[in-house]
Amino acid sequence: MVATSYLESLNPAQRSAVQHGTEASGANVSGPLLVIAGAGSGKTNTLAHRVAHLLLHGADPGRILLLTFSRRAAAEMERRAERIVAATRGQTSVPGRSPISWSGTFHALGARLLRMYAESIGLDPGFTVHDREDSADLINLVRHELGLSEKEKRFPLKGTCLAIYSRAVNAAEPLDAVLRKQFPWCTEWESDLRGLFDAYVEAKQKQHVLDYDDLLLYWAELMQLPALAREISALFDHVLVDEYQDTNALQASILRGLKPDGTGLTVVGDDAQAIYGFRAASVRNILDFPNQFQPPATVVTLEQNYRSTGPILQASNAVIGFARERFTKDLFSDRTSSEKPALVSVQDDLGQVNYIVTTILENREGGVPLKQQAVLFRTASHSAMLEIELTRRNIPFVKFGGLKFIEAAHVKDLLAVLRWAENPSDRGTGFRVIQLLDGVGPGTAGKVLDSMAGRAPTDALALFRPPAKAIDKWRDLVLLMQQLIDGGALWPAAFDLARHWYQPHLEHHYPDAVVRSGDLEQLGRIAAGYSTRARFLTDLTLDPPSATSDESGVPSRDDDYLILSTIHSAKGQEWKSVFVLNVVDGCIPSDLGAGSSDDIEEERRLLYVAMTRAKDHLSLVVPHRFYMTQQARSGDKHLYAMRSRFIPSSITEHFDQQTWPRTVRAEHTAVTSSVTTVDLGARMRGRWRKTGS
DNA sequence: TGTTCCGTTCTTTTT
DNA sequence: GAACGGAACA
Repeated sequence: MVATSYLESLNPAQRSAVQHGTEASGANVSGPLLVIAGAGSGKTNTLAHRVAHLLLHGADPGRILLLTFSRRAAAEMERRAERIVAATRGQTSVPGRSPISWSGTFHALGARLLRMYAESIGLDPGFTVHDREDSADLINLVRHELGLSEKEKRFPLKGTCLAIYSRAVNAAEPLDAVLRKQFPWCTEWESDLRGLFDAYVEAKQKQHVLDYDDLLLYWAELMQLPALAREISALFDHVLVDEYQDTNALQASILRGLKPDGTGLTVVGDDAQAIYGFRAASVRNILDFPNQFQPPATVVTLEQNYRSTGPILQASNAVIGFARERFTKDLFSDRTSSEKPALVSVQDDLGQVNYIVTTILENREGGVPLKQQAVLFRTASHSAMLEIELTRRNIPFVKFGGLKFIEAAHVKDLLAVLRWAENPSDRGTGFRVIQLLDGVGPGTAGKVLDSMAGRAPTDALALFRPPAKAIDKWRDLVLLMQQLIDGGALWPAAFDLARHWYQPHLEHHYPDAVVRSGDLEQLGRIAAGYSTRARFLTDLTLDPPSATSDESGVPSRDDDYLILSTIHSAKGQEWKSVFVLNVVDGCIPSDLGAGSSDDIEEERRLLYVAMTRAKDHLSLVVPHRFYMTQQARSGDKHLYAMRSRFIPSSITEHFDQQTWPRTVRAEHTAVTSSVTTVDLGARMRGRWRKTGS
């Protein structure tokens, strides 16, 4: 008999999601289940309870597949499920290692399955994984080889080529349709693109390299082979998928392959929070899920929000209420409050920064630690000015989203050495490594790589005669590669060898080598946590540390620090107090994303996601002018901005409209440019405010 | 062959 | 401002 006390903390809808398929028989077989979980409705908690519930009813933890959006989400889910299981069984200590071994992102688990089954499908099990940038570089190489870069009319750049390829793969759509819908300005290149992609695929295969898309594509193809599909499906009794609204057609086809009749399949998501359309995620996945099966999947909807106060929720509902298509639910909350979310008008982007810093410090004085406060924005660069001010005022912060640590050039350099040693047939990484040497450019690098064909890699390197200028450095490189490839240098000692070799190149290439060294130290600490080079490299590409590299004063864990995050990276999180930057047209919606009406709808959901992160306090900041410094041609100028179209006057009643500062500050942006407009009124008022605050 | 400099184009969100 | 491609120079 299983104790079920843990069910008592759940509301009826949550409970039915948790118990689905286990009530009658207690057997671990259940039909497909879709949980529509509104923002803050206890989604993670419910999923964790369901996992715990299955385990307590005898499910084998080794046969549960838990697909989440990030490594972090997977870890959190496991931790919670284990705690519930342990508490129910009356154990006081939780076992250190999770017994749920199959949990993580589609991409990470795809990589693992593909290594297991590599040989059955003619794949080298030692394949390495290319990140976005590597993939773009490889496609660029192919692009040059095919002579596409010399066309009279400019051929799409590498990033665009990869985006088109990726879209076609992930959306499982033919190239011409993708071009027509998403990249209309590239339609004229269709046949050239076809040739490019064909050669790109061939290059990847020759070099034993998979890109992100391949991890899904090969997995999906694997599920099309009846014998292997049966074998893989039989590994799992239960498949649970979180954030299902942000999966794409390819991922849906993987699930269909795993559980064709939906038995043991649970998906959880919220169509109102679908924000990954740019990655070919489709809201259709979640909408079409129930009727994929016969009989249709059970649908449970969680509508009670436990996170936000009533006024915050009402304002959020008003924003999403304008969505073109609305399917599901109206969220409600029992959390009463008299405080409406603030809609704060500030004069310009400088005023925005001052407002935020001032309010954050006031909140902290009022007892809300920095860690319970977050500043969210559409685009990583929107926080630049704020970061400068925070640094100046010694307010610690950590930023999520935007350029990652792992993407910094020096980190990529060092990783390239290790990855080249791991997979010497990967021309892209070799190309990068060789050109680090002074006096060696693309021409020489190409020759080196050509000389490696059909030979043991280190032999070929030793035989190669480099240009005179590079002889010494070349010898060092050969020595290093011999140690890394043939010498059996142990991990993580091999990391230090590579690090040591790289040091002079670091100093030669970057004037700020000292600062960059710090990043490499950090990389070394991460490396030390892994048992093999291969695992280190794969994990780093698939689950890179999500905070940005700029951690000048890396706050230690127990320090208090403010969170800065792109809205995308804020998914699934919550804070007591949330600020949203630049709630103006052009930022939200981004004028880049404002192409089609689908794009606009996604931008609307983005604002909704940002707003629903707040528990107690929410401020949307609307700066009315931007000071543009980048306009090389006409000199600096101001741009005027309008409040985001997602907050029309008809719903401003849900907000407390404020202007800030209430008494204007004295200091004013210097009038340097002829196009600057001077707000005399502000200056008059500003005389009465003390400076430097 | 490698390096540097200049004009042109694009500029988001992430596994 | 970065990334790209072409052109001029070492």
